[in-house]
Amino acid sequence: MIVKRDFLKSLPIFSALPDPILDKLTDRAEEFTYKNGEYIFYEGDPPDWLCIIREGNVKAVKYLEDGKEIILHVFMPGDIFGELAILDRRPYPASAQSMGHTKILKLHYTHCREICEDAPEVRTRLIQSMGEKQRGFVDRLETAMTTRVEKRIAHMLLKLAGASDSKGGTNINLHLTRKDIANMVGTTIETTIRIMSRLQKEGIIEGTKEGITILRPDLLREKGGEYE
Amino acid sequence: MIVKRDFLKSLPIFSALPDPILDKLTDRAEEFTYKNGEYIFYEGDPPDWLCIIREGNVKAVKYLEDGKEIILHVFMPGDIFGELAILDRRPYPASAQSMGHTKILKLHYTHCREICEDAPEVRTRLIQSMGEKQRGFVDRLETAMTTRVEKRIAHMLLKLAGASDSKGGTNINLHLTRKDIANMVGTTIETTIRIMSRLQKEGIIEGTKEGITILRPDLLREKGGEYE
DNA sequence: CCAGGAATATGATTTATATCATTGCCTCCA
DNA sequence: TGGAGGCAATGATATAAATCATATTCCTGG
Repeated sequence: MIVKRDFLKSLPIFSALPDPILDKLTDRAEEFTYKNGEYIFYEGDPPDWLCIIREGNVKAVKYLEDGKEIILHVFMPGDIFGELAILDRRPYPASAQSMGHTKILKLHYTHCREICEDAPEVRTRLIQSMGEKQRGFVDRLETAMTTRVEKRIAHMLLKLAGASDSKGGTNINLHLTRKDIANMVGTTIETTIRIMSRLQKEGIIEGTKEGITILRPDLLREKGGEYE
Repeated sequence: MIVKRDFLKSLPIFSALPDPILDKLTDRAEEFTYKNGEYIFYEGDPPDWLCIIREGNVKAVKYLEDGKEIILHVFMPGDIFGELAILDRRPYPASAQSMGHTKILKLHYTHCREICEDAPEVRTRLIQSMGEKQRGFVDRLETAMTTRVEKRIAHMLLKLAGASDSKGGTNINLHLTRKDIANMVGTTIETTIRIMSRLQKEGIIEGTKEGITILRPDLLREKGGEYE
C-alpha cells in the first residue's frame, strides 16, 4: 500500500497534495491489471473513471464502420487518461485498450470530484492535461494531413521517441507491431512494412526486441519534414 | 451598445449571467472587425484573448514548413475560440484567420478570469467548449485517416452542413473555395475540383452562390461511410 | 469599366500506395 | 509435438491521386 501512495505522489498532478488528502486518494484509487488487448473502457461508456497508468501502455482507439482501427494516441506509464470525460461529463470519445500487460489505477468520478474540491490545483492540472492532449491532436492532425506515408511515419516515430524516452528521445520502448504503426498513420500493413524495412536498410532506425531505436534522428527529421 | 449586450446574452455560455455581471462583460468585451484573410491571432501568440464570433467565419489554420496550409476547423457565428489557450495559459496552437468580413468580440484574459470568478459556470462552459473541440478533433482525425479522398470530402461536407445549418443540415452557408476544401481534407486543389464536379454531376451536391447545398445527403453518407 | 489575379476547369502523365497473393517464421498452447 | 494463428516479408498488379500544363471564367480593386 505504501508503494501505491508513493507512486501517486510521484505524479506531477498529485505531488503537491497535503498528506491527508494524498491518503484519501491512495485509499480511493483502485488498481486493476489488464492483459494484452483487454479494454479499460469502451467508446461511448459513461464517463465514470479517471485512469492513471502505473505500468505498461494503453492505446486510445476508434473503429470505423468497416472495422478499420484508428489509433489516436499511445499512453505511457505515468500518463493520465479519461480526464476529458471526467471534466465535461460526456461519454468517452474513444476506447482504451491495453497493450501488453498493464496496471491501471482508476479513480471514480465521485472521488475525483471530492479530491478536486479538497485540492483545486488537481482540477487545474486535469485541465492542463486535457489541453496538452488537445495540442497533441492538433499535431496529430498535421501528421495525418501529410500525403506521403514515409513522412507520416517519420513524424510519428520522432514524436513517439520524444514521449517515451527521457534520455535523448531516440528510443521507443514500446511493443508496436507494423499493424499498430499502420493504424497510427492511416496506411496499410504492407506499406508500413516496406517503409520500415527501407528505413532499417538505410540505417536510420533499428528494430530491437524492446522497441525501436532511432539511429539517425537527423535523417528521419529530414524525411519527416522539420518536426520541431 | 444594447445590441452587444443582447448578443452576449444570447450565447449559451453567458445566458445565465446575472445582470450586473453581464453589464461588466458587455463593457469589457471589445469588438473588432477583420477583412478577408486577416489574422485575429497567430500560432504561438501569447494566450491573451478569448474570442467570440459575432459575424462571419473564422478558420483555425496551421502551416507546414513547405507553406502548405492545413485548416483545422471553421468557426461559425456564435462560436467561441481561443479558450484552450485561456484555460491552460499556453500559446495558441494555431492561427485564426478571418474568412471574408468578420466581427469578433475579444475578451482579455484578465477580464475573462474576473468573469469566471464572479460566475463559475462560465468557467464550466469554457471547459465544455474545450471538450467539444477535442471531440471534434477526434472526429477530424477519423476523417483524415481515411484513404480515399472522396470519402474524406463527403465526411467533411456532412459535418460542415450539420454545424452550419440549423434546419436539416443540408446547407453549408460558407464561402469555401476548392482550395479551402483541399486544405481541410489534405489533398490538392485539382483533385478537390474533380471530385466536387463529379458530385455535382451526380446530382448529390449543388454549388449555390451562397455556399453548397447537399441535395442527396443519403448518397453522400454512403460515400462518406456511415457518418453517424 | 478595364486589368490582372484568383478561382475553376480539364487533360496528360507519373508515381505512390492500395490491393491481391504467397511464403516463411515464430510462439503459444492443446 | 505439431498445428494454428499472428506477424513480417516480398512480389505483381491495379488504381487513385499527385504533378505538370494550360485554358477559361470570375471577381475585385483601381
